[in-house]
Amino acid sequence: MNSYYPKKGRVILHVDMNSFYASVEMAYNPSLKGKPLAIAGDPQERKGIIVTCSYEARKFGVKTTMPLWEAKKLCPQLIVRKPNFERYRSASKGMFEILRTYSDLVEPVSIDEGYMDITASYELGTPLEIADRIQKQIKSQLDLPCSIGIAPNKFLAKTASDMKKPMGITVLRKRDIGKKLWPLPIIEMHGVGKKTAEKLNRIGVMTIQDLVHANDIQLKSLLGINGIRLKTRAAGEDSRPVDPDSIYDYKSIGNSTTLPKDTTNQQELLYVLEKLSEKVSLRLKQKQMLATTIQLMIRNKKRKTITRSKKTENPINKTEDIFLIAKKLFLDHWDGNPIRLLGVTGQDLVEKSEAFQQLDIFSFEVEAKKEPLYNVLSQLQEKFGKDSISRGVHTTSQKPVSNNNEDTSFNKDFLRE
DNA sequence: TCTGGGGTCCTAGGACCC
DNA sequence: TCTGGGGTCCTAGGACCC
Repeated sequence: MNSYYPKKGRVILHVDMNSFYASVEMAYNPSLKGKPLAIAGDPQERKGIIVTCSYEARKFGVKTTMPLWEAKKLCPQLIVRKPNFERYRSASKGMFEILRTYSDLVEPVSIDEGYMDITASYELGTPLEIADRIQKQIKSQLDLPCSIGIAPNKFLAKTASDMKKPMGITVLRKRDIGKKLWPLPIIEMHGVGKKTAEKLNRIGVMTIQDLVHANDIQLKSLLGINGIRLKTRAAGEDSRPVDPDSIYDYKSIGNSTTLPKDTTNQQELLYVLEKLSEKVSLRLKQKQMLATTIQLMIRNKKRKTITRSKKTENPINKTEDIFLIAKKLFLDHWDGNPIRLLGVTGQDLVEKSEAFQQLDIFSFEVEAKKEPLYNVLSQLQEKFGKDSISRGVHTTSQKPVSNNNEDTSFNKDFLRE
């Protein structure tokens, strides 16, 4: 019945929403359909850049990250809307709910795209049939277009979903890569940006095929471990699993803001820093996480950005604790020149449940300080078991409980599609 | 009126320890 | 006496992605 499926090997889908924010606005207000539409921030607040735009706007040369004034020059009739993140999060939630009816193995990678492993979903039809049904269902239920890539691994699926937009479905088999993947210029490859492309060009790598044949030693010295990885992917190899739980592995949580005007006013800057600390604190608490490093980011007039960070004594998530460190970093490192942007980030996050254990040991040790060593050891053993002394206490990793908060309705706060 | 805000991963140097 | 080499932690910056 399923001769379509390889005996071994996986079937991976990459579902990519087309011009997501613009499409969501069109679904809300159908009179916008077929028109050049851009989602952009307020130029008055110096946030006037294109976040997403419709395909009609792209025809005029309007592109993501382009300043609004430039976009309007290219397309005077451009319709502009401010981003409405609650709408996008809710649409995203609906989209992933649909995906999860086809497989449990759904891994969101951003607000508008995700991988699915449908290797075990063969009862639902061929991969092409499944992709087609998903695409039609997202269109009919949410009125949103998407493109889907079908391939034996993540890299090829991602590449495939990019090949036909909007509303495309593309199969990229291993045996197709010589014709479909390798002729592409190296800059087209996912994971290769401008800098990497320039470096590769300099050693004569112009296409993805050239990368496949490039010398390992040379790649390693040019790009480090990433060079080898890129080459492997270019050859069509990618063993990364689809991991539905990866969205719970938070590495950092930060907030930053471009100030309405460059400023040197210390009072004002400290106020902004406190507000940022407050936001970071709120988001850490919502996710039941604590930070063990606080990072400050400062961007100046010329857009030169510096970061300064400090490891905390204990895991923290209270506004005051975060602000205190951010403030010290700021006062220690600010050169007094006008500032364009400030940011505060909590890094090296630990789960609250785990952090409590750590804190528990810590306070216990403080209490036990005056006692003879053998006493402390035996008490620790009593408390945590024999192995705890030499190996340290380990708790099983526990995923944060999801609550009904807006912020966690979609698990990471992606701002842009 | 130039150019947002959210992330991840990697590298590299210095401190420190063994 | 004059110098190894591995490993980890901390910090800063860069490349890339959406």
